[in-house]
Amino acid sequence: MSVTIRDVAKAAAVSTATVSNVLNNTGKVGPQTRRLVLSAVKKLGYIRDVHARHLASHDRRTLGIIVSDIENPFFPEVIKSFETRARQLGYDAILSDTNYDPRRTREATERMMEHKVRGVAIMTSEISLQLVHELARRMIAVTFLDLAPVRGYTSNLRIDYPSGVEQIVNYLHQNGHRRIAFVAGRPGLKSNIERLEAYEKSMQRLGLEPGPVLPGDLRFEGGFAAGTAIAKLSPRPTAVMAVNDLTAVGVIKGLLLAGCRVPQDISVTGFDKTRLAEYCNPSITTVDIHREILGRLAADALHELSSTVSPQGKEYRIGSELVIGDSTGPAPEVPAVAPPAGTAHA
Amino acid sequence: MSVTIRDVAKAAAVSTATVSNVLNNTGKVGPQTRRLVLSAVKKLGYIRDVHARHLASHDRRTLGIIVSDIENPFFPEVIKSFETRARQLGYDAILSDTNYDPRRTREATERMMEHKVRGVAIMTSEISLQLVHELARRMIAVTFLDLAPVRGYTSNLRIDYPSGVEQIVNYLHQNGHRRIAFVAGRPGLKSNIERLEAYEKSMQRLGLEPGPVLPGDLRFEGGFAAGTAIAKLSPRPTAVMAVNDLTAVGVIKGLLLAGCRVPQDISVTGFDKTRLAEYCNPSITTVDIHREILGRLAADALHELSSTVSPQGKEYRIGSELVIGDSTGPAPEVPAVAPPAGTAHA
DNA sequence: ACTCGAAACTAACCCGGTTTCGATTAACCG
DNA sequence: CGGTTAATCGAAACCGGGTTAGTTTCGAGT
Repeated sequence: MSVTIRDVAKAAAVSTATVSNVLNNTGKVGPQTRRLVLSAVKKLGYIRDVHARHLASHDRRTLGIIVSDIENPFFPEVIKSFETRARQLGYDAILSDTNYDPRRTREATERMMEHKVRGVAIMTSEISLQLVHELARRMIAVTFLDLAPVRGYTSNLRIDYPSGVEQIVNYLHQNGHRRIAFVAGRPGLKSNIERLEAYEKSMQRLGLEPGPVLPGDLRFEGGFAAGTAIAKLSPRPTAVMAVNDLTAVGVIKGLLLAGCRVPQDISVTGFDKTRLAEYCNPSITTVDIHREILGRLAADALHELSSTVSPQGKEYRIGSELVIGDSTGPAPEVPAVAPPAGTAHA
Repeated sequence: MSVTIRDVAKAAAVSTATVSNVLNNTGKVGPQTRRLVLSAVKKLGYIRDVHARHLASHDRRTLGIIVSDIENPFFPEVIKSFETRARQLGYDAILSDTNYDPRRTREATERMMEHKVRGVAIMTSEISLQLVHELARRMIAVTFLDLAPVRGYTSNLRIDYPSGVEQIVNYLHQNGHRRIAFVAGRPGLKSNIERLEAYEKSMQRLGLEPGPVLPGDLRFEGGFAAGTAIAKLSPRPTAVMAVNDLTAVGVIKGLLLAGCRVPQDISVTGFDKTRLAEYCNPSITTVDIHREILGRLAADALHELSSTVSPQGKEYRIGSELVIGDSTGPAPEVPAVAPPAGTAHA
């Protein structure tokens, strides 16, 4: 039906091997033959068939990436840089979305295996150990996000949450905040737990008592509920640290509706530096975890893992950076409770 | 290297054809043989190779989708529903991102052809007619978004912008607004032009003079500049209609910074109903263009086009719906200019 | 008992490329 | 000028499945 390499070979009066060599720039073909072939290719509008190509040449030329939710504003940027880097390295990239569903995760993994990918970046937590083993058995390189210990065929990308959290806490502290509440995310998610623990540690390091910790759900709604609750707290915190940006937006809305001004009465911080943080009103003080680096590193890691004879998984660290927005400010003057004995900082 | 259909056949003591028949549920295999094969498959951990599969059986089992920017919050939802629907119909889906770059668009299209897709949904404007012809020549079904006239192998998905725009204008009108400004997007983009024209028509239909039209860029920055400018306008509009949500957010910020309260002094509307509109502060009155329907319809259209003997392209319409947020309200009382002679509406 | 035909299965070829290896040619060298 | 060598190119064997034409099995019909 469609035009094949044999058609091109016939048109150029050469063998298919020659055409293949021209197309792959193996340098085994003389210049005039090469021209002949190329013009035949153009005239016939020939385009290689990846499937036949893949089947014949056994080196795997595609990388996969599995994310939990493409609608989560965290991922598109990661996907983009992953894909860009993969292309630079000469790979084709395929994407799967699991929608936080373990069954879909299994399907996605199977898809990757069916496609005979060379490596896959798994950026979702809903993955069973069994699947990981299957991948390893098939010698498919894997990089996880904040998940698995490093082994032969698997590397790990670790986002430096503690550092980001500490930057926030320190920043708030420098601005005179002493009572800092925390709004958590999903209890099961490792990345969330880490943030919570980092928050507690950072507070203690500054000699502060970790303030109230409220439940959340990583979504707007949870933040809203938490914000509403915080507004009513008796010794009200002067700052709220939310587990992510979306939660922060919810918190702010809850606070505003309850009559608390942000940041005059109370400061709020987020995490992840989504566009939302930048564009919402007030813009949110948050932590940028370099997503373009994350995506690129994932591709690089897979490339390296799969190109080595006896691969040695590594642990990569992705840094983070405080981004100051309009949702934070100096702590309000201590109203009544504290006596004039100077605890106030400029 | 990896386990093939022949290994399975050997393990089950049958021929490869039998294994193939079992795997494809052709119903040509007896129950006990079937069980035998399946257990061999499980024991060996056999997984089909899509490439070999594709090469051997000539029916194309994958659909492609090309979008201009996966980071644009408009697309992820579309992609997701496209992919979900494609899977339901038994297709594999692959995605390409062009980043608004014509060269990348060409590459993406080539990738689709290399993958021998059965159909491709093109949701970007940077596509040349030549590429479209190449696709048609290869009998690849195509659906466009607001772009091409319908032909044999191409269908078109048309978003009903005029209706959405009119809903906004009418809503503002009902709330007493008479001077409604418009902040435009990129001059070249057809979808933007349509919105602008629809705005002008809707205004005229209500007997209103189309207010000032300010330039924008579909981004926050353009909106911000426009908002700042609008605040200084001498007969100030009482409402601003932005070409999309992001612009609306910028407009609001510009207005707020210039001392205009939203919505008390001036109402602002967006378009697209991104999450941003919902979560930002104030939430934005916007138009929801059913994205999940858009994605699903794209997959359905491709399926239909490519399953018919002599395909007949169609035009599909995607509806839109007004979503009222906190960024709009009744027009402020007419301050001075107008004499008490009743033009005020309740 | 014998024929017949459907069910179940097998052997072999095909898909569209890549790759190995041998053949041919041309250039080079003493 | 014969022979060696490097540069080109072609024939054919694959890759891992699907598919088809043909073979065997086995029960039913007469």
